[in-house]
Amino acid sequence: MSTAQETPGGEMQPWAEVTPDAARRLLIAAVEAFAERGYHATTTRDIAGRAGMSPAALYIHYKTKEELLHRISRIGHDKALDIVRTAAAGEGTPAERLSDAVRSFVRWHAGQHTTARVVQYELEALGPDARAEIIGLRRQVDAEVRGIIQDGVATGEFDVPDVPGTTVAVLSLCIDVARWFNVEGPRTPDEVGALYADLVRRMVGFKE
Amino acid sequence: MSTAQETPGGEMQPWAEVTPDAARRLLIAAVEAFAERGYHATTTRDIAGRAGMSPAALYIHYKTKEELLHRISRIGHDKALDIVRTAAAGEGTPAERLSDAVRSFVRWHAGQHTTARVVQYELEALGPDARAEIIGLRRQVDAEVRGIIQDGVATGEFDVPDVPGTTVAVLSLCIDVARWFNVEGPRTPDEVGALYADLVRRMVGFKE
DNA sequence: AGGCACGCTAAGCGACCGCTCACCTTCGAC
DNA sequence: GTCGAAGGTGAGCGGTCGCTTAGCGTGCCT
Repeated sequence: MSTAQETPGGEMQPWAEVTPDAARRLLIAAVEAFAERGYHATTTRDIAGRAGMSPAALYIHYKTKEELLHRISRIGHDKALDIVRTAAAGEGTPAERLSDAVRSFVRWHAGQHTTARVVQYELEALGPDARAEIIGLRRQVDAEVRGIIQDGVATGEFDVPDVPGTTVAVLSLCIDVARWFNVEGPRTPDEVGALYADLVRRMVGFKE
Repeated sequence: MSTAQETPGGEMQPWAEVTPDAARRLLIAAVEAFAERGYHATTTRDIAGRAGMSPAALYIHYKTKEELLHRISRIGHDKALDIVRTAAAGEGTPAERLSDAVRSFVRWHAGQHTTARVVQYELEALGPDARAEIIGLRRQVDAEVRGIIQDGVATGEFDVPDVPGTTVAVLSLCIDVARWFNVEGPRTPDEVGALYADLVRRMVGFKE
């Protein structure tokens, strides 16, 4: 599902699907500005300035400031959904698939925490239609994770008294990484991913 | 530590310490508005209007809009710290104290989720000095929870390979309740508190 | 009764916001 | 060489923002 392109090294170019080049530069500038200051505190002049353009240039590629947020949110949620879908569709046991999902989901929220911050915490600034679309994507993410947990309960691997509640908690835990993760901090995204995969294994009552 | 007053029923009046009456009405209006729309999207006219006053009335009781946010954030963090301090200083085993702390912390974030949302997610709108003060309070909350977990590891009740990391995760989990909790939803604050206390017991490897 | 501190309002100031418009430059097609 | 489309700029419009100021009503002290 993801249209992001992979470099020879295997690393993702997050915004490669956005064209032309000027539109991508503006969008990247908007992500940085929204993540630092929040959507409402960011001015269109600031976005254009970061992209090295005049304020008016923004409106050649985007109809409004809100359209920028919508595009960012849409692409980010597509990516997040793609990550959990890939893990959920894997071939391992429920425990392995849940660990994979948490590890890669957390790694993305930590590594791309500027993007994730905008995607996860600026939802309310969207208009009703755009918000409804994004909420639909979130429900799909929720359904994927709940599916894995249910599978584990069915096989007896997991011990989960409250599947919907635990699903919400697991996702909440992963998403909130975007809020507190600090590049200057002591942990790499990989390390946080591993730690969280272990914590979630415990939450669902998985015994070796 | 908390200066909030208790009614005969035992319920807290969250803003009882704010006087005079007009200043409290303005502050409550600001909490609602900030929680709904965010700090930057809220206008001083909106706050005054919700409190049934003219726009200028706000500036009789508060120097700036930011001072309102600062007061809200300060009082809220004092309350949150008070909650975990009380639980941490209890007499039970580490497992009991951790469950108490999580249960009451989560209950507050769910029950007072409008306040908690402002307190936890609008920190970046504060100026450097105010932000530094609030971050200091957060570190104290973190230290209390880490202390309980360390106690449990010391007595052998808990199995926690990474104490600081687990502490961050536990607090992140609890705090994020303020973001997703919905009064119209199926769970009461008490139920979420009980669920989360159980999940955290699992995270620290506590066996009955 | 007089004076005055206090809480509040109506009006509005200067700044800055999202966004538009008239115009300019570049460049490939023919 | 000419021309049109595409992508960019400088200036600025209408509106709203945070905040201020001048003045009004009310109640307490003397």
